[in-house]
Amino acid sequence: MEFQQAKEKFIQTWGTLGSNWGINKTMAQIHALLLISPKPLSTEEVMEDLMISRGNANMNIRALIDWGIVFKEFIPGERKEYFTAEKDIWELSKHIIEQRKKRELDPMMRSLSQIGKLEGGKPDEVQEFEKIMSELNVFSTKAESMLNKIISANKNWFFNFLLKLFK
Amino acid sequence: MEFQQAKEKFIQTWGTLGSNWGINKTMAQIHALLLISPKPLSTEEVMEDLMISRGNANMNIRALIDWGIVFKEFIPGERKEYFTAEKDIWELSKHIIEQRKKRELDPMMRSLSQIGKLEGGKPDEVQEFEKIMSELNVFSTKAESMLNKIISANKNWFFNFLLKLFK
DNA sequence: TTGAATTTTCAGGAAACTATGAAATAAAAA
DNA sequence: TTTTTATTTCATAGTTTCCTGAAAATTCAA
Repeated sequence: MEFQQAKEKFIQTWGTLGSNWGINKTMAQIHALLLISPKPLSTEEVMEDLMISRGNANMNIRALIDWGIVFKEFIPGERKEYFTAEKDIWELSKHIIEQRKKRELDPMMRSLSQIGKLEGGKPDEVQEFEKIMSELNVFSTKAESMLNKIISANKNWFFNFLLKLFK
Repeated sequence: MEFQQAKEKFIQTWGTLGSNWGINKTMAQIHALLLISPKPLSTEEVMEDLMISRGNANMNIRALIDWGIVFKEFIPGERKEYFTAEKDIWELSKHIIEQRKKRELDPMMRSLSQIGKLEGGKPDEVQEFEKIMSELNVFSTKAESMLNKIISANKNWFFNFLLKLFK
């Protein structure tokens, strides 16, 4: 397969994956582009390669930096800013899990935990509601503990994960 | 807190969670409604409770059934169809992981695996590309095996998971 | 300072996604 | 059958999300 063709396919695929999981397509594509680039790229280069506007490129690069998976790189003698992606896939997945948990799961759990003792409502409805809420609580506690173990580890997370389980 | 208020909050929250993760809001809300309902609900009841149209309710209930997390229920003497949600949170998460993997991750991996030996392109670019692709491959293989172990288990998945690891 | 290069912002337009409701179809009862 | 009730479909409308491009702000060197 032609290199250029493979590159486009990868960027395209990564973009689709992202948008299926609530991450905007362009953001995922920029990330893919930086991921496979052996050298840092400037905003200009990203714009040109993906054929997107300056505003779009800038906003999404910024968002990727906020997520902690893309970094600014200063090139001596150059005035422009250059960007690289986190290349270590394990670090990458760790950051993504961490961020999504912090931004979405945690606020949701906090919001749900505000629901206290219920007043009114038909007895069977209240009972069912309380049962489901309590199950969700158990579930999320276990899932969270597992996620925390995974993300607090590094490349060898799998071993560390097991280690931590038994200590 | 008032029951009705808590119920609305839960449905609202579940909907937001869904849309953050690429699942349409109404679909998630219908699911939430069925989840906390002690008895099966008809399309009419869903429409009324969430204030949505017949078409919308029908399409999304159908989608939930396709996902395997909502079931038709026949009530003797009733002509209408009634629906219940999978109430076991562990089963639920298993189904969701399974389906998303099948529908999105698997096709993506299949698509990427079509990329074979590369022709053309600058040497350093080709090298970087191949390095990242190979890392992604290792990652996805490990992640997949873990997911498979989790979803093939049941309520006691955590225990089974460990068991399977060591045999 | 001044001014050129670069980055950021954001109003308005475009695109993608979702919902509506009425008509068509199907299924059960009369 | 025919009638009644329930379900599905789908063109259109509505909503949300995203992108553009130009103007404003910032940065840095002269």
